[in-house]
Amino acid sequence: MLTRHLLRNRLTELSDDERAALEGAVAQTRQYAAGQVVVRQGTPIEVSTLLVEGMMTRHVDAPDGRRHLVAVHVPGDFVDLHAYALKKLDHDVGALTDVTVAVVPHVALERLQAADPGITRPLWFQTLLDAAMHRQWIYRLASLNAMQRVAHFLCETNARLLAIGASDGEHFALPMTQGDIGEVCSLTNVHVSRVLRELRERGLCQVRSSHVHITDLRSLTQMALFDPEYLYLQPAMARRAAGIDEAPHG
Amino acid sequence: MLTRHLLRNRLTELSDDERAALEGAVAQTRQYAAGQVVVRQGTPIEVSTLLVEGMMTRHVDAPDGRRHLVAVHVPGDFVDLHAYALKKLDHDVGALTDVTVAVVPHVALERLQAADPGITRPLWFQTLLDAAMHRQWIYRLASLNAMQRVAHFLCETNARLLAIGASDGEHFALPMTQGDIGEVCSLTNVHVSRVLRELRERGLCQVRSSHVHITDLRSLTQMALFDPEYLYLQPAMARRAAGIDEAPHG
DNA sequence: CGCTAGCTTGATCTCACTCAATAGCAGTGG
DNA sequence: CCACTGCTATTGAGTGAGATCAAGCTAGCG
Repeated sequence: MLTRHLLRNRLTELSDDERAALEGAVAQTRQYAAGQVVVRQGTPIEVSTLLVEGMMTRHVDAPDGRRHLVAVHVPGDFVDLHAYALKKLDHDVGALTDVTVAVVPHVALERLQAADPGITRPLWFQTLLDAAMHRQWIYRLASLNAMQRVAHFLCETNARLLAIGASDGEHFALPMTQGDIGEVCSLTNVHVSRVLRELRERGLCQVRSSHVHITDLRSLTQMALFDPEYLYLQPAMARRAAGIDEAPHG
Repeated sequence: MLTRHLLRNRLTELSDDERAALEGAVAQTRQYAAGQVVVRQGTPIEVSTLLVEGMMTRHVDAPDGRRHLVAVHVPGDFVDLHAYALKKLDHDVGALTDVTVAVVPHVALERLQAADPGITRPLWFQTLLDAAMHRQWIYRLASLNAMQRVAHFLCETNARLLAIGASDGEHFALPMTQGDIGEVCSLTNVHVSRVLRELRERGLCQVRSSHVHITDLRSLTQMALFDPEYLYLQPAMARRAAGIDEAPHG
């Protein structure tokens, strides 16, 4: 089911009916290769993209040729749902890995809304989650040092993957180069390398060739001043994401 | 009219009927003194706040006691409309100056939506504008140096005030201390002071005691790499905001 | 095998921070 | 009226986190 990861384990979830309805709004699935730009900034768009498999990015192209990531997306994210209301985007959307996406035409969303106005709320919620993550990225850049930033990003990614079952709370795949991580945290690849070594030496986590192993989630969370509140996860999931309740009972 | 500045001069606007309907959803107006915290992070909320007069902030309280602004709001902004869908906020909302706000209960918004589903779109749009500004704040912190950041913020504020008629394109009131500007741009008050001197000496703009005078908008815009696209302004307004068309004809 | 992309490590540099001192100005109270 | 307090702005000197530059290393791949 293409929408199986959408709004999973969040405070606002989709009912089975809503999920089915949304599924029916999918026009087609599509594949993109790693590195491809899927939506170019400023282009008028009439469809939105639900990420089914792989990872995608949203990034601003700076005039000096450098780019900067403003969001990283995991399966279940409605990557450019905001285009439904905005009609064009203020940034690019790209494939970080080879990806599978579901294409949802805006006219289909309109029909859906007309048929069931209640569907609007969870979709709106989804775009607001994005905004909440943006705010946390601002905080990360403004208030944390290099090691905290990287740690915070790893905690966030772990939490989001946890919610869709793509992390067990300690291990997850992260198909990003150190340069990519640098574009998220506004650091050079050189410095990311040093930071990752330090994190390894401190016994907090190991990041190697597209795979992350968090060895001490509790400490990593504290060091990064990470609080998953802004992800609006269900309480049990939020506790696991913060390393408070790693082995949930019941 | 309390909602007169809401979505003014944007690509998505409110119809007269919608504006009137929204006006009817206002339960009361309220005043807050400068410095007051209006909404505390995490508190369940059942109303949203439309800023009528003055300026407000949204900021994250860091554990070390420092705070960091993630948004500055001007009249016409629906400051915490996102609480309508999120139900609680991941940040604080505060009054930067003495402010007048209109309080809109969420139940009134629900009634409004039920009566006229079309109202949803512009409201959603408004929250997406916020997200677009967040993205630009990320870009600003990540890619610009101190002087560019301050200049970019001044350009943005000028553009937003222009849209509601609170700037003539060159002069506007900015009731922020240099420390406040520092919290926006992630700089110390000391460095903001130096940057403002430099901007003055370069003949780009003068910031003094709560008043900004932009003396060379075109150059300031270029220096800051500011592009108002992300504000989704109507074309004529966007040109003025970028200093391309300062004296509109016709 | 050689090529390229990614990672690592070292040396040096720089932008903005920190610390510190001074001045201006508003409000408050004697 | 002046003294005192607190907030804001300004300027200088020294410091440091992360950037930049440069060189070598590793691994996957045609």
